[in-house]
Amino acid sequence: MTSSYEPRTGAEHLLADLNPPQREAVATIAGPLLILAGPGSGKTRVITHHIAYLVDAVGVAPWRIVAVTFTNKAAREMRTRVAAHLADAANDVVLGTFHSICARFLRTEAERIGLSRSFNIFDDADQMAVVKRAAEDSNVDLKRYKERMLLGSISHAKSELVSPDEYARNARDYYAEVVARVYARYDELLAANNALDFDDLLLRAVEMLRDNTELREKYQERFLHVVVDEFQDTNIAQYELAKLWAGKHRNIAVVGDPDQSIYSWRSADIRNILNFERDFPDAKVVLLEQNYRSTQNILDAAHAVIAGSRQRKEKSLWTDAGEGEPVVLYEAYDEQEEADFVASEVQALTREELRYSDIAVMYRTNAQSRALEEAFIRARIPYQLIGGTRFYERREVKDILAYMRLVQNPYDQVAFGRIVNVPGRGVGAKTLSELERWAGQLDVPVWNALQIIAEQEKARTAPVPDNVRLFEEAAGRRPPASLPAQLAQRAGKHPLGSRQARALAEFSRMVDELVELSSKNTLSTLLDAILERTAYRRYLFDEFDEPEAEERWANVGELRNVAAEYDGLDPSRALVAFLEDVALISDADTISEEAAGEASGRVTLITLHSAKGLEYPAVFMTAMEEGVLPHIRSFDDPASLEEERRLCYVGMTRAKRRLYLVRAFRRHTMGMSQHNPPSRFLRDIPPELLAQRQHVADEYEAVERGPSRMRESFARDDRPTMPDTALFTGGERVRHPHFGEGIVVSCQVIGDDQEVTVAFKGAFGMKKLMLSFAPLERL
DNA sequence: ATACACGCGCTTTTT
DNA sequence: GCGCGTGTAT
Repeated sequence: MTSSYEPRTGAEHLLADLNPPQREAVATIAGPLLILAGPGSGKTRVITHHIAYLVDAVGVAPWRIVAVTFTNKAAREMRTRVAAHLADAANDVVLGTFHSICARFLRTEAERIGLSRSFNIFDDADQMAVVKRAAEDSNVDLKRYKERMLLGSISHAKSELVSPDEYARNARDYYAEVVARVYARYDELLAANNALDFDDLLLRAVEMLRDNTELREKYQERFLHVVVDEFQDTNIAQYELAKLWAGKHRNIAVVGDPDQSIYSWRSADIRNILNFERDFPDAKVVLLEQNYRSTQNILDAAHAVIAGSRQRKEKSLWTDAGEGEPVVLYEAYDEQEEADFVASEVQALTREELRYSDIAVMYRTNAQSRALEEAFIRARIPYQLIGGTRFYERREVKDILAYMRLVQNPYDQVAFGRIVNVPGRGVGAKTLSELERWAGQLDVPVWNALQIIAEQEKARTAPVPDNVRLFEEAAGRRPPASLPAQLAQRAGKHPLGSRQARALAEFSRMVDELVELSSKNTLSTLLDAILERTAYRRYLFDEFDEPEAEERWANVGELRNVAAEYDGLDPSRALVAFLEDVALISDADTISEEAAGEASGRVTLITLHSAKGLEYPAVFMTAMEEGVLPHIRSFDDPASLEEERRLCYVGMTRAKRRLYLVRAFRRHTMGMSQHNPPSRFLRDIPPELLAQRQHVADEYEAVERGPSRMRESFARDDRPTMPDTALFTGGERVRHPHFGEGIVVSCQVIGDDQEVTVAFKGAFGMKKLMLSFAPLERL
């Protein structure tokens, strides 16, 4: 039993500088363990010490520990910090993201599930292309069912380990039936592409361990300890995986904070952490409540917000850092003035105590960054925008990657479709669909059809090069009839025009040559060959104007730098490794490292979601308004509202010393100007914690107060007193800034509030809106 | 096959 | 208010 281990001498330092609960968490070495770690409570420290303690003090072999995180960045940091204690032994700990660990596992065991080792990993854009095709194949109207939504449903199903069959069996409504059909076809297409999507990495790993006793027992025997970070963000598949890993020894330590669960829309299931004790009744629970990040005022304000949440495990953060400054509440006129306030306050802060890199401005939606950027440019404040178009999502980067993907796996139709006509080769949609139809007729993958065409073209234009024929005959052999050559004879003439056929044959030959070249050359050589063979630079400068083309070319150069890092590897492994890393490493990793790094000397502009896990001496949270935070899309769902609350909590707890909560009286969104009441979360913060700077709000009201009774009631900052007769009657035409035009169905008084039901044009359907928050405009 | 115009529909995005 | 995808004109 693991519990019989005695700490070795010399490892005491791993416990020495920890507070009592931290120490308990680190030194609990047997059985299930739930560590509820508040923000800034030294969570990573506890995990790394725990791992080091297992190895150093308990004598566990490092390769028998699996520690899993959500981001590569977190994994890297953890590896580094474990290495600080264990030196080289740290490299033997199985440490990585769920996805990377699974990818590696599947790569090794791929043959068991009839998968080629060279499978490609499809990212979001690839998945969209596949789901689109799947919907078309299933006769699903993409106008009516958006592929984004279909993919979301499929992804969610996979995250909950629901197979296409099971999904079809449980389909209770028409939409579910549609999804079931698309889901089934989608999986077929992935298989045909020799590809897995992100969800598959988890799903297939679970399936493989579940279905294969021998394999399961092998890994269960091996994994003496399982550690899961950010447990509140795990989905069903991930939790299942962790349980499978820990199935024999039951040493499973999970670390997380339900209050910081903000990714339910990505299938994270907060119940995993809330119900852990039900799944493991003998679990030891440790609360980390001492905070080493923020002042007490900030903690109290944040606690006041999160206390309004239902789905939580009570914990209350404290610090011995002292009260600190009050939280500042500022009410601006509009988003411009809001941004100007932030800019001028940033100037003031940096004059006294802080550097630009100490400051972050946070917002709910990316679109909000615009006004802030403009203000920062006006004020000449250097800033760094996190998010936006990511490096690996840039067109030029995706193009080159598609070439590399095709070299690794020519059956990858998504990659093929992306670059077969980039740069332009005169192969359009018509030609492609003809090609696909013909491939279907022959019942071969598109790639093979292409090879057949290449063979036929070769035979027509240059029938078997003499040198090859003579060489083979001299050696006493018949020239080998390759599969495409044989097929080419049987297939019959392809249906394409000669120009198209020649272009495709040329393309196919190029890929063949690149495949050949890649087998004995470095990655950067391969990449150079691709650039050269496609004249990609010229293509960029033809396609785009000077500065943009330069920038895109620079991105290609950057990609080459990344590829060159794999040059030391054996050519047979370099491409696989590179593509896998690229697929699994979001550049949020690299970018936020730069941005959070003090060297940047810039203010950080960042969404609340991306800010999780980061900390800054000064934090501005903007648009603290109903409709933005909480976001309007969460209004009709209590669970989503809870998540918005947690998001607010996450934002507030990023602040170390200074926290600003800013709202605007009026805000321009999507071309419309609207008034948003202050966020309900502001109301939860006790006034004594706040330094209010709202001298302006009342004046705005007076100015804005118009003839409409609606506007009058919206303009009130406190809970609006609604007239006790309904403000709208059925049949009135109204406009909502987000949902657009609609017709009032009904309006009823509910206590101090009114609920209006509106049928909106288009896909949104009927909506019930609380009138106190709904910015409806009569038409 | 490509070039532009029009209209539609809009959170968040660890892998 | 803007980007993207579809549709039509060259």
